[in-house]
Amino acid sequence: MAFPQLKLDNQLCFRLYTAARLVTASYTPYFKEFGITYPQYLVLMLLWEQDNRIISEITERLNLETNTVTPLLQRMEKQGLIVRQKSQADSRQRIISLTGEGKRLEEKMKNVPNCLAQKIVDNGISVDELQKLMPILDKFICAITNVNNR
Amino acid sequence: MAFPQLKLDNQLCFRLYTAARLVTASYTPYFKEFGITYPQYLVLMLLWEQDNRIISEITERLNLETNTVTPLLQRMEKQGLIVRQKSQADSRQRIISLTGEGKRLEEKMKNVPNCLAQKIVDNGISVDELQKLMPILDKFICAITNVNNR
DNA sequence: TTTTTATATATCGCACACGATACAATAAAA
DNA sequence: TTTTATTGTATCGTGTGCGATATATAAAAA
Repeated sequence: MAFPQLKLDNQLCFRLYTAARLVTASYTPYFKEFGITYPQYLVLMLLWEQDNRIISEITERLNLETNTVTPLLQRMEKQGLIVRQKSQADSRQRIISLTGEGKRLEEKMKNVPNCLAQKIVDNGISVDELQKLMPILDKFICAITNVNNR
Repeated sequence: MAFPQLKLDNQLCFRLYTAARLVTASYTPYFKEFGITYPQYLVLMLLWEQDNRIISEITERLNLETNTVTPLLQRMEKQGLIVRQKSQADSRQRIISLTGEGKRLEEKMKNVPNCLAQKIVDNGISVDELQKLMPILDKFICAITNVNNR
């Protein structure tokens, strides 16, 4: 092997790419019942935390651009999960609000994260190791964000 | 907050999703020079490791389905990075091989991973912490794979 | 040998991601 | 107050990911 740093197995990035795809896939069967996707679930979580947000709050919290979020919200509105109203104060802004249906999903989905976490632990990784992952990933995300912004 | 497990900040999955997107984004400026994308880079790495592979080897190593990989390879062929030839032995199979152009990229890109790693470390995460991430992610991927396959 | 089953890859449709650009409304400057 | 710059969101084009299905070839069974 000429350049070991070009070997797939040596790369952290490939692990992140794979882990992210697989964990999203493991959520999918739970979402299917409610007809939503993983990014839509992220938006719902934000709105359950606090309703009636403007789009820029959502893009910032999710680290996504408007060219991803706007169509995502349009689909969610069409599905009856949210409404997108122009702001009175500043008509450039859109206020995103949960519908009754969107609100009801919170109660229905409350067990999904713990249920999935339990399954993962049952398949050979300890809670301790999962806990360790979180702060390192936070630091990693922070460092990468700095790299990307200069 | 009714259900803390539904809070974005408490979720490992969201961190993985974000970390994967951001690290791919940090690769992009390097790729732009060569006109490739991150998944295309993954395929190239596999072929630099060993050339003339059948598609199923690629889908297995990348944990992707043929409905992702086939169009990816078709685009790469159109760009002149690889060729897709039918196998003599079993004409269902396609042999994927690097072109001269595809081969030359290895030498040109050999410094990219280390260069990026250095930048990340310079922005506030230690090599030690990066090292710790790899084996835990391996275990995580293994566990999630088991979850998804039953 | 004909039929059935399995394997390897391809196609289709839809939902993201994201670079690039457009547009409308507000804020700031002249 | 008119002009200019900024902000918030939307649109467009391309490349993934992935569920579902199709197709062609090979292997196994009848």
